[in-house]
Amino acid sequence: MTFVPREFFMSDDVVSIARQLLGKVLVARMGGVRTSGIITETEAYHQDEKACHAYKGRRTSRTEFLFHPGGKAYIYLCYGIHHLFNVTTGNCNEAAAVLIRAIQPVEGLKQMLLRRNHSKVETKLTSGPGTLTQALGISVKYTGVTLNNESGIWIEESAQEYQPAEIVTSRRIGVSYAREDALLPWRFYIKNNKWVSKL
DNA sequence: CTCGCGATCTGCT
DNA sequence: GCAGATCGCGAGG
Repeated sequence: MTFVPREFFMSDDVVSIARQLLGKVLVARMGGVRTSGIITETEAYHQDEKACHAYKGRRTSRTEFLFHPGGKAYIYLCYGIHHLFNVTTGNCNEAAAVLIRAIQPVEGLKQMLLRRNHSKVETKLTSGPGTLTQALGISVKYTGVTLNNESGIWIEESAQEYQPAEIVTSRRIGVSYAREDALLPWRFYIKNNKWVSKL
């Protein structure tokens, strides 16, 4: 197990980072219990496009961490219910982040089932930005933390690297309010992997 | 202060 | 397939 180094998230190319995160492992250790999963689906967000909460550099208390250097958690509440987890990227005061939209469970299956109130492991368990955070015990109270051993949330190197041919690119989900920017091909997922929010 | 709405998910039909 | 849940954000007055 190797931590993804902080420098990985310092790149200004958030789209490339979103692609490269596929196959890496998101880990959450809460109260000594470890849960983790392979990242199977991501989306990139950047302040220069309308889907981003910090569009045009809009800086508020909620979006503050989007402007921070890469490698921190940006977590916000969606529809009053769902806690959506992003990793911040970049290093030059531009707001950008990668939304983790789905994972394939690896460790702590029992704990995930408990948190999700499910009885069997199926794709619904962690395929979706709101469901995976629930399974991992991630909530808005962790927003702003650095991804490392101390915070209890971090990302480890890939079990497997994915070639471009094994990655599907598409428009981002649920951002029609972003008008023309909703067309950007900034969503990525692993081809032929069932742990994806939707095809 | 008010108000409209969202980077979603679930249960019911 | 569709409506309801549920609440904080952020724009506007």
